[in-house]
Amino acid sequence: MTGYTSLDELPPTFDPSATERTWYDRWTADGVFTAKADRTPERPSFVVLIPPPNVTAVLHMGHGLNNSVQDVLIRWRRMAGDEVLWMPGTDHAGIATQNVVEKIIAREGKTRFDLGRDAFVARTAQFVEETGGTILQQLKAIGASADWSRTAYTLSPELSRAVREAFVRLHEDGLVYKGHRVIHWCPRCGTSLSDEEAEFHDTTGKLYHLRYPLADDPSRGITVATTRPETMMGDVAVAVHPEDARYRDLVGKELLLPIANVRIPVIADPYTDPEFGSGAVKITPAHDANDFEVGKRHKLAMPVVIDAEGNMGEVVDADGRVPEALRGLDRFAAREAVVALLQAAGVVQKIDKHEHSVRHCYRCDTVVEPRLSDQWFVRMQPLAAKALGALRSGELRILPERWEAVYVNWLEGIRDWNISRQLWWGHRIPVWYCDACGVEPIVSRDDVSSCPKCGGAVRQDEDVLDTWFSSWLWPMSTLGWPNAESRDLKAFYPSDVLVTAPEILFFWVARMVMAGEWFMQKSPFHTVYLHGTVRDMQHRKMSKSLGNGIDPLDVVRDYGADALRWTVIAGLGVGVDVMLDPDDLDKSFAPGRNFNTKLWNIGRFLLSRVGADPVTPLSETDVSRLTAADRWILDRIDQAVIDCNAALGPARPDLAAWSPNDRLRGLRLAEYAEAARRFVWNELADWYLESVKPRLANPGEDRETARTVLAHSFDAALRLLHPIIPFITEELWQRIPLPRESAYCANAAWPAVREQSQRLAGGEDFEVVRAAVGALRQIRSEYNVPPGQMVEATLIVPASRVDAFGALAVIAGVMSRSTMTVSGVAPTGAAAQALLQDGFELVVPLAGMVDLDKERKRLETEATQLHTQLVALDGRLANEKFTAKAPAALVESERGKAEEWRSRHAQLLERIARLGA
RNA sequence: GGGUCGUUAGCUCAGUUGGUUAGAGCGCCACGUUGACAUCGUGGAGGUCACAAGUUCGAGUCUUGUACGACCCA
Repeated sequence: MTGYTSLDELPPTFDPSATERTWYDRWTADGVFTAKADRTPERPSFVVLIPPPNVTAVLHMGHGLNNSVQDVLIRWRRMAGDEVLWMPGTDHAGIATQNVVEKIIAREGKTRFDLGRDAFVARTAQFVEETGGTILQQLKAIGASADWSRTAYTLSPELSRAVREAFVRLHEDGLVYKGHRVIHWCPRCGTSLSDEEAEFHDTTGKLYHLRYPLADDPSRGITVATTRPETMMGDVAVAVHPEDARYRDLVGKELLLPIANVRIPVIADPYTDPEFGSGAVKITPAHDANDFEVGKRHKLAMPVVIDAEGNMGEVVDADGRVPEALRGLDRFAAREAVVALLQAAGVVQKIDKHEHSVRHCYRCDTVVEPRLSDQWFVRMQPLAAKALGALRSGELRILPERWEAVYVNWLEGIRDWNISRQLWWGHRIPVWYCDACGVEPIVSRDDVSSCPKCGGAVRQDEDVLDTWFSSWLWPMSTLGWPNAESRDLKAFYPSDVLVTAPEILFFWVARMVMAGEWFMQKSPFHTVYLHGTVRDMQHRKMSKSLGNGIDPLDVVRDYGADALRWTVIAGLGVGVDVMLDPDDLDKSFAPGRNFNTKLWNIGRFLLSRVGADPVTPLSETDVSRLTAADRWILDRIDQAVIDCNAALGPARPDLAAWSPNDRLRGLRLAEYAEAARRFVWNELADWYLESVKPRLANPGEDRETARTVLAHSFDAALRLLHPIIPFITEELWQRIPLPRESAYCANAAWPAVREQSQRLAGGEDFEVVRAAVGALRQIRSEYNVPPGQMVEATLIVPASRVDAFGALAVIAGVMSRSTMTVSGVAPTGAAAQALLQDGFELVVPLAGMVDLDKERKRLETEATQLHTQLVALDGRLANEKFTAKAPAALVESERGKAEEWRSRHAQLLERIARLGA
């Protein structure tokens, strides 16, 4: 495993396809992802529940992002020592799956009615069996470390039992009831929808102004404004505002409804807005939710004139209202036809362009038809109160915070949830009816075969439940609820972080909180992390219809899963959208690809220099042998771990609720990625690795020390990076010749910061090296010294430290292609010079090359800038209001800063003077 | 129509309870390939923090208004 001794044995570039599959299979075979329910109580669990994708879904970039985030958190906590469970699974997607199968059988020239319910459901189940769950296999390709042994499915017997339990219990609690009202109906899907499933789209329509004449005096009339003239045949009244003087004398009189030729009353109702249109509104109770409320208040008839397919007809209580010629006509065609008839009758006064929002089916985008029907509802107010309580008590937080306001706003204005769907694919409503004795509907956990009252035949409710009625139980049902004795439920409920997109905050997230609070008296998670949306370069959401999507599997094939993951995670501000170019994958995934190549090269070089021989662990190394560079990189490891931890955590609230202090902290994945990247690239590779090259060339104690520190540093870097880029880190980590406490990087311990007592002084001397090298490179660049040319330089150090800096100056020389000597006093004569920190200076004679004027100008510019700042700072310090009101510590540090600047400024002036001499 | 939020470098974004030289990545410019890495290295340019007024010793940060934009709801 560690037999790599020369560069030749590690290929020059990382080949993801050669290794990803191997590591994934080994991790699964060894049960690295499997959660153990028998964890000890002192070992915390960390649970993430996958937002179950549709069972028919295929992976897109939204999934790629969502699951990369989850996997980063899961892998981080696994390494941090929690008992980790990432629960995977799918939902049965009632409408979507039924649509797919209906399309398939349509190709055979059949409808679901030709097959019949049982055969259709069997056919759909078979379809799911054969093709479903593809997406879960695809998730493995991006490295998702979910516990596949627990894979769940909303329509499985176990989860179906949970659905029945929830329905029956809520019915017992008085929260499930059957209602008769206007709901959203999708004529294409043939089912009702919840408020959330009927999305608003801004639409340009027309506002038709129609004059309805008085029945007994056609010379008078009322003009009503409507966007949907075709519904007029279902009109039963015209409403005006009770306060509206214009119409007061007409209230109680009757109008003659054109075309239908029926008499309808003028009524007064405060629902009417006197400012809108003519101030009079036609009332169509069966085809508008607001009109339905008006109709109920005034006890009006409710004729239904549009059928389930969206065609005109005398459907219910509408005899004689719809002319023969219009019957069977689609509602949009009917609109044109009705307007033509009305125009012929001279009823149309004007037609205005009108911008308004129209509800569309979220599954098929068909315009929703409001329709009067019987449906099962969940009374939401008591549940919403619980969900609000969870947020307000701090049991639950939502990141980014701004979504908390949206959550509260929705819950405070909540309306009852229509859970009936007129579909065949889903959980059939557990309600039975006896037609013989007319007993109350029988709501039952178990199937009912005969009427408990009269013993006669019963029939089950034809409808199925909204898919979200099973999804909202996901945090419980996947763990074994309603079985209170379930080991998983005891060990892993509640979960920790829910990672999802804001689009399903209401559909799913808020409802899960309700269910958790209602059935388990506990929020199902303490954190909701809402990430952004994947968009293209024009900031458009990626979608199939726009053809601007990116297939994550293409990315995995071309650049590797790690490149995909790094790109989306490193670019992921909290709640910020991710922009990718579907037309230029090379460019889009360059950050991930470039970083992985760099990491591979760092590893290739570092491992080759460390060699295959076992390395003495740092803990067994005599610290007195550690050089300033060693001490420095060990300090940098600590800082990197601190930064990563601060960006990621805390993993959970300290107590039952979030403290105001912690509430907004953590889950800053881009910051975590950047902290880890900076460490391995800008510190370990750019500085430590460069500085250590000479030490590795000569066998001996110092070489061993350098090997130890190199191996230790790289080990820490790989562990920090592993949650983001699991494959390449595993591949490299396996080759580090250190003793191992775990079989994989995937389950190695997350790096710990050293105790204060273990920290070593001396690392800061290496900062002088960095500053000297930087200054020399700058001078080189400024004087256009050819990169290859050696230069002479003197590092001026405090007199007492001349000896201590001998070796460091050599290193600095190697890193800057210079011959760097150390001196306690500044040499005289023409030279480029730079003031470093704390009295250190760099002097570069550059024989014959130094342009004194240029050098003077450089120093003068620096002195002037410093002077300007110093004057401002002195002004502030001289301001009594500042010194009196600002915190003492601040004033103190400002004074210190002023002194520092003053002495630096004096030094600069001195150097300038020396140049002039 | 109601609500929430945003506007900081060419792009995408950080910026803690106000503390004074506003950061990162990518991109851009110059130079550099016998060097682990050109998917790279070194150096550099680039910001009136949307606009206006106010509070304060001090404002990217707080208040009010304006403009533009996004999202949620009706």
